[in-house]
Amino acid sequence: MDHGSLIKHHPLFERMNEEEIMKIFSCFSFHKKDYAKNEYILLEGDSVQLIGIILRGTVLMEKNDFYGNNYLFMELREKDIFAEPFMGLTIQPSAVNYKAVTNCSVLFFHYRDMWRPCTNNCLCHSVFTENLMNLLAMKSRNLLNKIEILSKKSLRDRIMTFLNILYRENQTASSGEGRKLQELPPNQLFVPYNHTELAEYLGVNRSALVRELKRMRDEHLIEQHKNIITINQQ
Amino acid sequence: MDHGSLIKHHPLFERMNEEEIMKIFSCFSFHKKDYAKNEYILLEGDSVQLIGIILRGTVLMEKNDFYGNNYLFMELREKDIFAEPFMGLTIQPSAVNYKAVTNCSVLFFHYRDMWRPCTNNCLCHSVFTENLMNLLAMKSRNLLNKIEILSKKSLRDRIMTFLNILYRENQTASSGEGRKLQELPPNQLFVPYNHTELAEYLGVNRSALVRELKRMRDEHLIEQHKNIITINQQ
DNA sequence: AAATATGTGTTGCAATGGCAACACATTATT
DNA sequence: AATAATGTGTTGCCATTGCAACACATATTT
Repeated sequence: MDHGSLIKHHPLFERMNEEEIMKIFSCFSFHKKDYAKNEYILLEGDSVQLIGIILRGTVLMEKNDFYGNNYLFMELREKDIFAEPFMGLTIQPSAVNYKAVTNCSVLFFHYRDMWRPCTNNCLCHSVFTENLMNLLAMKSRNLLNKIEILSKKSLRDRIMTFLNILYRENQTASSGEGRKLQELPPNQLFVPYNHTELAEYLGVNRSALVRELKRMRDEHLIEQHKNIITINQQ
Repeated sequence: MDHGSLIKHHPLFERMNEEEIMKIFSCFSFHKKDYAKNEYILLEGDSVQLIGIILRGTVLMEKNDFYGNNYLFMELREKDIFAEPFMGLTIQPSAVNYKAVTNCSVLFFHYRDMWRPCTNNCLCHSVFTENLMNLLAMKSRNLLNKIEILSKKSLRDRIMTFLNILYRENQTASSGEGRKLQELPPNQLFVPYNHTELAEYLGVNRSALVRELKRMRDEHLIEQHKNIITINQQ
């Protein structure tokens, strides 16, 4: 709700105090925009000059082919940035759509402003750049995770890889600064998708996914309770 | 062969003259290392502090699962950078292996040095940073391409998407500064893989790929001559 | 509260594509 | 030149999984 504090705690402004954030805001022409549910923020082919930061809501990175099939590439939530793969020296057309699936508030800034000599002479500029680069690296890791999943040929392997990645993320998250989230035993994983969404993310047929999950339950590999999957080690 | 000129023309040193490149070299502790064919440069789990620039040879980004299956994520060639998804504030273990598939020369630098205040007071520092970020964006786009391919359920769709991406890349490449490469008519695509490699990249079985390519030839969708695939529009 | 939309679980059917196995061609290595 | 290694093209088999269709449950909107 409170965008001010969300910005303050956004990874993009990490290791910057309020004063420095203010400075950065005067260096860059940030502007906020709201989007209604199901509105498109950016369409495939659009030229990209702005980087977006999600203050509120959920944005999908997706793409349609000419048969009308829809492919979900990534789900972006509060604090995520987007459109950054298409920035660069030459203005790149976006290869994907960004679509608001809930009502959204987005903060934009001009990528070009990053490289303009800073008139404010603020030292924090390089901290900001470093933060952005760290976010880019994180986004790349997320894309790699998706590739790892999609590389698996069998549905079960995809599920197991997905769970494995969830596990890995929980480990590093809880080792870092005290990220809340309901703390669960390490073999219990909170799945932030419903079945329909998960099937889409894993790139498989929904009914086939449900069928396979049932098989895995029958073989006592996993247990399912609502959004929590427990892995039974043997 | 001549590493000096390769460095000079590397996208990482774009818009920098020789003098500036020299300055950068004294800011950063670059060092060169050679690898033999089939040697591993970085293993899954290794902590990453260096970014690598390939001066010569080909490096695979790949991963093994515990059944011994091998998954090819990306092929990196001369001028590509690697290991950059795992850099950041917290030192990240690599999620993949980087393997030299030919004899390779690699130039490394410490990611941390990027953010140390520049003692040389060189203005080109920010140009260097910008160049690196552009490369990161490009790598992200490549990962997105791979995801787009792997998202397709049918083998034919994967092939068509792959060809489509090749087409797209040829378009933007030839519109830019005069990149040589043998100029081909737009519906003729040079495929930089053999069938075995292509199958691996598309995440499909090799014999199934060959079978499908044959079907597509029989239906006059495409023609194949060595590494050139011609798309027959109808 | 009614009506509509969205998600879940299940099943039969069909076909795509993985796998294994082979002969043959081409390329590297000695 | 001989040998080994790697890549190509082909085929039969059949498990996996996509698809369609359905009943039912749960959320959301009016």
